[in-house]
Amino acid sequence: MARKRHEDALATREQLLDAAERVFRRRGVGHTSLAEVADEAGVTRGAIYWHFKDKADLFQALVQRVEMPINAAMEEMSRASAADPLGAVRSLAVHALQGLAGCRRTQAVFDVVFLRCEYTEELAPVRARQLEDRKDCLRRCEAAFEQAIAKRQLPADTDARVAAQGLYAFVTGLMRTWVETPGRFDLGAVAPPLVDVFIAGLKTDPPRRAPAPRKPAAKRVRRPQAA
Amino acid sequence: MARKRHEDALATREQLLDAAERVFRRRGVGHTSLAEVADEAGVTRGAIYWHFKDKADLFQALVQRVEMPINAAMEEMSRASAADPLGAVRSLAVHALQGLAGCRRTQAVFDVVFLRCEYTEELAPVRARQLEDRKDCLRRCEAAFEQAIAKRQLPADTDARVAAQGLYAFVTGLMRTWVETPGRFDLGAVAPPLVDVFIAGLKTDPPRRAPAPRKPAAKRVRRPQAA
DNA sequence: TTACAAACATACATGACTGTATGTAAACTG
DNA sequence: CAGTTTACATACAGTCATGTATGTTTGTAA
Repeated sequence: MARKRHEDALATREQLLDAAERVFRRRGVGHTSLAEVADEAGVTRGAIYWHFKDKADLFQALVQRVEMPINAAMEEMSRASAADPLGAVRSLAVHALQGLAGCRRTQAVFDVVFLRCEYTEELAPVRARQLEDRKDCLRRCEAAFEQAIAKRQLPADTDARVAAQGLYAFVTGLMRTWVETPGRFDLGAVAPPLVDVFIAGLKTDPPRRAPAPRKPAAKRVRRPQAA
Repeated sequence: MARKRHEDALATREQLLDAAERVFRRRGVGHTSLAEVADEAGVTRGAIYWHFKDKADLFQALVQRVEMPINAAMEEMSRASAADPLGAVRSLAVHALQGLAGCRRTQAVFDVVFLRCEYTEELAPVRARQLEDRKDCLRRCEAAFEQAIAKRQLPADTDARVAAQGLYAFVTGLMRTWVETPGRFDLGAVAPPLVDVFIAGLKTDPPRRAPAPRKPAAKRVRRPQAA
């Protein structure tokens, strides 16, 4: 094939990512040869090796295509959490779930990420990035919960960290179970009430911080509340 | 090597499963060759092909080794749910989480199941079994929640099915996030309070069954949403 | 004691898949 | 308009995994 213009090359790149999405989903990342991806995209392996270093690089690019909107939503939460922290967290969780339910590409990528790939050494960079994203999300949620405590939206001795870990696990668990069997329930519909279950539970019976260890005759120290 | 007695052969089988657990965890199921498993077990591939049909069969046997305790716990819940359904569900969830936190073998298998394998065609039987287990768990939990409604432990219009799906997603989400980073938090310790958050939320603000539609054609508008 | 079959080990044929090296035609540059 | 670079296609070498076929040794039953 002949040389193309720059924009055509970018289109080829997108086609490769689209093709990889489909093939990875069908056959799994590890079981997919780059030849299959090339076939699906209507090119040869040469094109893949031109645009990407190897399969891991291709996969990473694939994931990054859908990460942006979620990160934007997290920024939004951090901004909105000054006024109504609990509402901001709720909004983020619901938005993330409905974003998955409503976007085909996100569904495909999450399907691959959750079910069709092995996190071994060759995908270490992808995995490291995921864990970094998770850490960031947990940090933000924990901060929001701390603000919620300060604003008396949550009990004073709520363990914000554990609460954040719980919410994260809940949301990602819903994502995974839904991706496993998309037909079984309407994620977009159940997301708001289910997130509300967790929020309501936090209000009435949250995980409590371990009380300050009371040694005999040691004075009790109140931890300063973050503002 | 020579022939062994029956019990020696069973021991070899267990060694193979142990070895597979370790190698699968390090390298991923798809990236592992049976030669590697054989090496790890100190035998040759011949032994593997004697005891198992192929890699998928080996993997399936590996998973089945840890399924028993969980299934037993589910039976137990169904039994106990007559007297205190909500307590039985809570107990099952906590028990499952602490069972993971406390058992090395379970941790290894869940690690492989969640992170080191691709659910493609060759693992279809394993996957089908998992989905069957999940369905069974959901059925039992839903039934327990129904009983909880009958006993006024939950509001009358609680949607038991959605509640069960939520709890299942929550528990498996916790399992997965913990397996991803076992050092980050103490699963055994946070399990009870976090499960209680969900239960408490169900009591005060559960997902409600859709009220009987007064007008037949009240159509929901679905908005396509990016991420 | 023989005969069979269990429980593996060994050897082989086959078929990918990967990475790279090289070819090539068109687009771009000066 | 000639040279250069881009954007691929093609060809090649080497490795590696799989499944099976076959060999080997030894419990065990008759």
